[in-house]
Amino acid sequence: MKQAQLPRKIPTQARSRMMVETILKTTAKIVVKHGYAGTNTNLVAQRAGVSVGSVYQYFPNKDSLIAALYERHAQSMNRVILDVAGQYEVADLQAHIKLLVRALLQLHLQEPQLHRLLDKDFAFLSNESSEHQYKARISASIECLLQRWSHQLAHSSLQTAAWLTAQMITSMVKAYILDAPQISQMHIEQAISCSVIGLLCSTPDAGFNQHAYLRGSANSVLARSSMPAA
Amino acid sequence: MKQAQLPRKIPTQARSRMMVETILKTTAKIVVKHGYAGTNTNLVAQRAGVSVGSVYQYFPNKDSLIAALYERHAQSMNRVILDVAGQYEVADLQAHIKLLVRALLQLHLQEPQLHRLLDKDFAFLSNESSEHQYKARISASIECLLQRWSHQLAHSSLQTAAWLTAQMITSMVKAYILDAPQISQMHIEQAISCSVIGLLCSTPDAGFNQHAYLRGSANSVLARSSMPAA
Amino acid sequence: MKQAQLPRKIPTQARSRMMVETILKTTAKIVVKHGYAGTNTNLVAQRAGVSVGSVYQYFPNKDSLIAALYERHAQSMNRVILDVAGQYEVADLQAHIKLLVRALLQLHLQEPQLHRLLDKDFAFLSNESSEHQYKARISASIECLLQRWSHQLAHSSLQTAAWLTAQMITSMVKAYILDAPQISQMHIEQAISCSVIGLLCSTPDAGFNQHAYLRGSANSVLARSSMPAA
Amino acid sequence: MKQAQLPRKIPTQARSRMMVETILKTTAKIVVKHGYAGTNTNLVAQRAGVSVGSVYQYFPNKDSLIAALYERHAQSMNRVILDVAGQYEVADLQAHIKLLVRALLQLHLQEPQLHRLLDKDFAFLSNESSEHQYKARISASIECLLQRWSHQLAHSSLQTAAWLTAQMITSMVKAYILDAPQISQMHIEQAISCSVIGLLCSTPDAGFNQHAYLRGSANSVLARSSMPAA
DNA sequence: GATGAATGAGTATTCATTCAT
DNA sequence: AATGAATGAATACTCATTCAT
Repeated sequence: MKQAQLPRKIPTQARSRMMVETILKTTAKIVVKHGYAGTNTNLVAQRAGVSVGSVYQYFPNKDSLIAALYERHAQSMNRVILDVAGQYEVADLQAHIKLLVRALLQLHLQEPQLHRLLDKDFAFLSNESSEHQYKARISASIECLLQRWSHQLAHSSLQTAAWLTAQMITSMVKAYILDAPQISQMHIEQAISCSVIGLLCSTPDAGFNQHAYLRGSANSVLARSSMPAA
Repeated sequence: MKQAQLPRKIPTQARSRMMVETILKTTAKIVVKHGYAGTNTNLVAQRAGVSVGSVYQYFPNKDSLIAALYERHAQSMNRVILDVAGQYEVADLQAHIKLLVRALLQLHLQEPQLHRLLDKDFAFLSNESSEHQYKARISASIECLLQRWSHQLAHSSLQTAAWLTAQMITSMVKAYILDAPQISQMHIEQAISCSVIGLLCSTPDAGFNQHAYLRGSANSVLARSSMPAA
Repeated sequence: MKQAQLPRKIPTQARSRMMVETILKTTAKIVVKHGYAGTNTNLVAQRAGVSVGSVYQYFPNKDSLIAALYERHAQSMNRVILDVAGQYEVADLQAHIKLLVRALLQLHLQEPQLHRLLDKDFAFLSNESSEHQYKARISASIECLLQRWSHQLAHSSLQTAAWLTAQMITSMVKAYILDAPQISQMHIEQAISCSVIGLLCSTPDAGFNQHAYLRGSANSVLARSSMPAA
Repeated sequence: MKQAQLPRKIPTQARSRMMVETILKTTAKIVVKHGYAGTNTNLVAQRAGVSVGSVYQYFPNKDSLIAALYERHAQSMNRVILDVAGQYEVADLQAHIKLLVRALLQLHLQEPQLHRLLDKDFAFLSNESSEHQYKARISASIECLLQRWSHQLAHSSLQTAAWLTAQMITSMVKAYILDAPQISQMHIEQAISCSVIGLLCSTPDAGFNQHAYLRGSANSVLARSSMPAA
């Protein structure tokens, strides 16, 4: 599998930028419609109304086209995360996590088809290193957010906590848009948030032995439960 | 992308069964080493020491080879889940979830390379329907397990709870073996388990405002925390 | 293109003969349905309910299967021709030619699909020599027939006359069953017969200038003409 | 058998036209030498001194190469027929038919090898519809020619007469170049012409009853004739 | 920079044929 | 004789990439 190199050059001219934009938009459309295997550079060029040569002017190879799409996706995610991390008017960790989950869900629910593809097929072509990089950046952003609430965290390592949180949220959001199960958005938000809180705030032994926090409340909770069925 | 049909014939003769076994083993090796795109049927045949024709005798096309690998993976997972679900000597939900997480982790940590591939590339080729089927079966198995502890669940819909649990555990296990972060196996087990418990036992509002178990206990918990850093 | 050898052995056992019969029948069906390119020995064997090995017991290669069909066709044609040639109660050449045309038309109109194939595709695979042989045999048979009326023939060479007659009749019969134009059988019979008579009885120069039989009668003939339109 | 589509694009540039020309010339050579089955696209490309890709740039598949050859053949035939039909200095029908036969013979005798192939193998791959189209066009052209002499024709349907004439001439010309019997060109011309005249100018009953040259015997024959119709 | 015609390595798949049982 | 699993040569076709214009 060819290494998906970065774009050949960063276009500075307005026209070039537009061209790159058009090419990527077209690529996205085609990938969404025909899948990775059904996408080819000649088709992209033709549909984008440019010549193959022009595509190769900006993208060194086919995979770099897809990688660019992925890159953008990762950047959007990061932007969203940092946005949320930057909101200082948040009451507590729970609220913050919930905000984060909501924001990422919303991001994915825009152009769900494309995101579905990005979350699915691209795992396939992104080379280890760049994928790790993206993940690392996302982890780092989440670390920012968590830092503020570090006193509430049961984890001694902020980095680990961030990695776990990142995986959990992104995985569950992906799973949600891929499977599109009959769960309401509110419900899935709740579920993911609870999990993350469970992850961040429970201690190994605490949760598994004495369970005051579950025991006591569980009954009443269930009694009050009015969560809509899936 | 061609529909990955089921194997052409189910070999009943000992020799045939062995052949299929060899072909799949070889495919796995090659896929692990060269990735999906780098795998071709002629290579598989050659490396397996059989003729291409023989490969096509049992597998109608390239993708069906990979699909067969995936199928087996899904079956192993199911077997493990049902195994755990069947263990009746389990103290409580927490313990059961932990058992499950541990078992699935262990499964993935055998032949980690192959599982890495299976969890990564195969999303890419498995056609929607069969992928959904696999997921559905896994959800169903987990539903079995949860049923026993349904009185502890904060969710009104067992099915939803099962889907969420399935996604969470499998996603996190995958993330763990793919990223192989410096988290100990014990730690990741703990983390996933806590998340699932958080997911299953927290109620929407409960967990986010008044919960004593977070506030009150968190400090002491952290104080006692001796979790090794990632 | 592989030389279509003759059948490997002429089966003498009843069972074997039946097998050969079944194989050929099946081949015919498949060739009619899927064409030459869509016919393969494994399919023939499977459909005939025998093993490929058995097919190869009697037919050295794929083409020999088709050749056998062709051979049979040629033999039928010959038989028909000789039959007609043997009828001694025929008034004159015209009547004899008409009998011949009618008989060959009838032969082709039985199993028209198969004959269509035989007349079409098999030209393609029959190697020069065997095709020539078939044609030569047919010419020879027709020569027999013509010999009796040699005094009426305008041709100095009986052999040439026979070849021309053979070509003309077989070509036109083929054309008729292939194109299946809206010409009645009676009409086509008439037309072919007239052509052959024209061929056999006109003399080079005669026919183009002075021939009374054309000149004189043509007008009146046309006047009376009430032949149904095609 | 794959549908032999039309050429992918009609080359307008001089260079492209030459390329197509070269490819077709090469194809013809190879088909003549190795037959249809022995012709493959890679070989064609190699021998033509272009890349396979280039072949596929202009011809969507192997069969379309052959179909293009066939198309050209049909066009040549049509051109020749229309040419002859357009000659107004012709004395009579006989002369006109003779001219036509001669012209078509001459056409086939140029590059006899190629025409041999075209007349033989291509029946095999030309899909019904396109073959019918070609034949129909040829019939139509011949209809043009016959129209002028329609007063001499014994057939009430010009269309039928044209079809019969077309079949007869083309079949016999084919037969002649395929079998290459020891018949002089002059002789075959004569023979075909006479046949066609016989076909066109004899009337069903006329030729078989009252014709002076037949006269004597015909009546008694027909009187006794009670052959069952097919 | 842009173009797109030309390239040709690469690959899935078929099927006639064999031969051990 | 019959079987049919195994063989593997053969081939149509694609598509990423280049480069002369």
